[in-house]
Amino acid sequence: MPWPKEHKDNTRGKIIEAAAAAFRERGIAGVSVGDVMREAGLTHGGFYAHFASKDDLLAAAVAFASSQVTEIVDSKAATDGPMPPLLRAAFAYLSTAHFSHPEWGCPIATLGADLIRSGPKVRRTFAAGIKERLEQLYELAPPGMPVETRKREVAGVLACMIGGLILARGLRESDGLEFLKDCQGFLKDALSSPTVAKSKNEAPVDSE
Amino acid sequence: MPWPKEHKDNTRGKIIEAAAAAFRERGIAGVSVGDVMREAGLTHGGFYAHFASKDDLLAAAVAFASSQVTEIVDSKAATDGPMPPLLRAAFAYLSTAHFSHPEWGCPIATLGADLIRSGPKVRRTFAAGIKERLEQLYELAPPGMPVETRKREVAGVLACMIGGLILARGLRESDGLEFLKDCQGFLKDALSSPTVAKSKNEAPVDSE
DNA sequence: TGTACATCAGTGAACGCGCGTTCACTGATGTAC
DNA sequence: TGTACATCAGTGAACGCGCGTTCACTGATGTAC
Repeated sequence: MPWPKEHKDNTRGKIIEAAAAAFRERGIAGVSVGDVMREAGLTHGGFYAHFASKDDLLAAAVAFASSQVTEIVDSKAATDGPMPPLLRAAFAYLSTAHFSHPEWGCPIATLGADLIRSGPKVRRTFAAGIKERLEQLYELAPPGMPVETRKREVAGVLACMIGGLILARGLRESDGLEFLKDCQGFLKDALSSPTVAKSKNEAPVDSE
Repeated sequence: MPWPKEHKDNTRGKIIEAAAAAFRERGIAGVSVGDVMREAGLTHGGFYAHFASKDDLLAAAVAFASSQVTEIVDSKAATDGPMPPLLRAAFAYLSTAHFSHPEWGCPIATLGADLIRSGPKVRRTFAAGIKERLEQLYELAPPGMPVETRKREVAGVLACMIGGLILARGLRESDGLEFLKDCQGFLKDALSSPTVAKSKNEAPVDSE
């Protein structure tokens, strides 16, 4: 084998890293295969030696970005502080750093809606990324809670994180930062609420 | 004037309506000017007699979609029921009907991330749409609450609505519907929580 | 140690194709006489 | 009432352009002798 065996894997990794940042910053349609290869320090012709299609790269980039966010959230939740871990994770997610750096951040917030409209492979990767995040938050939630309540709390907190970040970015600078703070405050109130006797009756999905 | 004066306005309206549905269903990049005109019953050449550019149409379509959602949310919140109006609005938003019909639904959830990356005119329209929704929910929130708490609650509820819908759609059919129900349950618990003495200390935006 | 060689990662030109946009035109309409 | 006309909403062919993808090639590398 004329080339060191890790060499191609390293190149593939560099392409995925460049793509993950570019897609999150400029969107799927805003990034061409040529852009990604240039940002990875390569020429666009070599792309198809590594990936079958742009969609194939997208799936790999989303998986990479998801695991990147998992690591960051875990490290933030692990730090000491007065807040419970789940709240610490949510506060780190709804931070100014995350607000101003979509290219390092959560792919659900930057690409979510477009991923839903993508092909089966990308959709599966995206759904796996969501489940990965839900499971992560579930582990961070207070263990004493009944399973159903805990699941509901995790769902609501993640929804608030994703929606909060998108809305804050949509509101731009000062309004956006204020909105982030409001979402943090809402979650703090919601999670520290002493209603341990949460409503037992199932909430109906429809509300005609 | 050789044509009835409302005629051109009507045509413009039909184009905006077709665009608003198409963009929400298939995304900005997934819809061409020709597609929109065909779906409006016209040929693509006439487009530039009505709009300066595709971006110009996008701004109009987003404004239209926003006001459409405002109407639906208002009508759902106005119906009678045991739940408070804000919660009724959120439950209607997190419904199976909305889940399965992005083309009639909220443009923040379907186009949000792409609108943030769009030009200044589209961005302004998008920010205005978010503020419109926030003000609407503010009016539906319990009036007795302190202003700051009410603002925070509205921010958190809207974030949970947007994020909840995106995540549910990302999870696909059965998992998605279960997730919607969990978000509804979370909001019900959060809003009915008797912690009227909400935390007064400002929540910090960063959490190093 | 040095040289010839086979391998294959990466290059760069080229290909169709669909897009946003332009423009000369057509033909339906209300108005003037 | 009927006809000629000016207006302009809508048509459809055409334009560049950038995109995803292909492919013949180049040249850096580890191996064999």
